Amino acid sequence: MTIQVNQRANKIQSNPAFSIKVHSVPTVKCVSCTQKRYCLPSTLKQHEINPLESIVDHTLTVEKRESLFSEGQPFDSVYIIRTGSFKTYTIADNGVQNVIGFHQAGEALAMNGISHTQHRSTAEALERSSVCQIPFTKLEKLAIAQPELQHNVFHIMSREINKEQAMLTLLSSHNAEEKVATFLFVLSQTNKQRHMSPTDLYLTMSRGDIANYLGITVETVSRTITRLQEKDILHAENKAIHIIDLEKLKAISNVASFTM
Amino acid sequence: MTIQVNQRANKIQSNPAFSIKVHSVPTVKCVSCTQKRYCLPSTLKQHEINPLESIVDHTLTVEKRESLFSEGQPFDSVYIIRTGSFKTYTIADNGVQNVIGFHQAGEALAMNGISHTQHRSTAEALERSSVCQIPFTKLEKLAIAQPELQHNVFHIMSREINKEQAMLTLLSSHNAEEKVATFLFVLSQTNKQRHMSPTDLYLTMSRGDIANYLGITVETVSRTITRLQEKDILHAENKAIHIIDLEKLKAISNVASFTM
DNA sequence: CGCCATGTTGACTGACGTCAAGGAAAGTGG
DNA sequence: CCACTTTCCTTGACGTCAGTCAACATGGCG
Repeated sequence: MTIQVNQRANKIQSNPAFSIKVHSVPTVKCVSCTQKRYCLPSTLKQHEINPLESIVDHTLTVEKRESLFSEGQPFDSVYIIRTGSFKTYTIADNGVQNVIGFHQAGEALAMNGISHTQHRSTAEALERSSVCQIPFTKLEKLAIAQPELQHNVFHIMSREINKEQAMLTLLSSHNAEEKVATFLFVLSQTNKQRHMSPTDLYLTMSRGDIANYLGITVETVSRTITRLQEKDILHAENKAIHIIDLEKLKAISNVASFTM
Repeated sequence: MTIQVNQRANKIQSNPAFSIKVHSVPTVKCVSCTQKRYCLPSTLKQHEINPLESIVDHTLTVEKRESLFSEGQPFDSVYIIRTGSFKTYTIADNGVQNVIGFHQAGEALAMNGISHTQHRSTAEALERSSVCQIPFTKLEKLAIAQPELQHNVFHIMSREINKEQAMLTLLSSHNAEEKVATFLFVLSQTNKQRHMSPTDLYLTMSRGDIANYLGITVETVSRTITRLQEKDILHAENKAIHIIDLEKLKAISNVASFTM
């Protein structure tokens, strides 16, 4: 069993599923990138990937707590996460942060800026992360020349719309336990898709961020996780979550729309 | 003052802002369509619009309570609302309906189906409505030939992502009064953009739909509207809402992200 | 005209928020 | 590497906003 751990997993000795990994950031070509099939090149042929690579900057890394881009900054590029994870948020008039989403390797960032000249949210790294930067006007030009690439961009944007619609449903019609269970179950499925353990999760975000995202308070998140532990559904040790009974978790979350 | 009323406004005599309108559905060409500037042709030149028109079916009308498309049906087209309004929803495993959004004239439908072979939601007309149907593969082909059209499709999809992200914020961090106030304020802004009265709204959707959408109960919606009346912020007569104090409404809703 | 879906209001309840305290982890500087 | 500070997390006690249940009013539709 090969487990890729790209999350911030240093200092976790208690759980053998998490290995220590030093972040080196070589210039990874699309062809050899592990995210290839979730990313823009997904259905492209080799000769189509080359021109794409030439417009992509593969060298960007973002330190933990650093922002890749901020709300209000001029929009010119979209990004794909190669390793690591991000949260995106907006700041309300009263200064309160609103977490819009968490984003794992392979996911696109800044797609919401296309319809504006400015970024509509801030993307902050939850751990040391590496991203590919794609100047959007260049991408548009290339997408004209490559129908398949155009299709993939549409595809990725549509996927984002679906993801958010599923989230709308979760927020509007579920109680705290269902929200937390769904959050963890989706994370588990995301890991599974990426050939990582679906039962051993490492939460790169704080309880506060989770609470904000799910529209509940930190205290409720904490209490809910404790309750899920008492029901022997999972075991939580700080940011490391071990899911004992995935089926029960799924049953509580009652997700249909999240099976993307 | 010219007020265009494309909502279901029959039988409302009590409020002079709503005039009776018979729905005739001629084949409206894009060039003369009132939604042109919100729609795919927005930035296109005349000679670019013609080929677009040739792939669009302008003749579709949908009766109240009828579905334009349903969750699970094969996806092949996207739609733009020409007149009328829709709600989109999904059905959960337990059979419960989850309202994802309300859609007015000029807005696109089915963008979430692009990343799947099937529609991901059901679109039900809230009143007699007319739509333009655009076969998606044809649109993709045309978008390759017309860079400006491609750009507009990206733009429309991005706008949808923004709309949903604003909704996520509303659902996760606001109480019932803020939710209802925001809902009404956004509707007011939407009307204003379309050169309709920002103070006289006609709600084409039921209280139940609003409640479902906002993640609260019908009773709470009802009570909240009553409270807003007591505060002299608006006057409600069934589905007709007259906003007395738009500034106060805006203050309660505290929306920043909804100013699209 | 009568029926059924929709909307309003009231009384009561409970899930989650708020406030508060204490402990654990992580960041900081010597 | 160790003290110190700060941030994060957990737990408890209590309050409250919105949900639930119920009754009744209203209006659209056959």
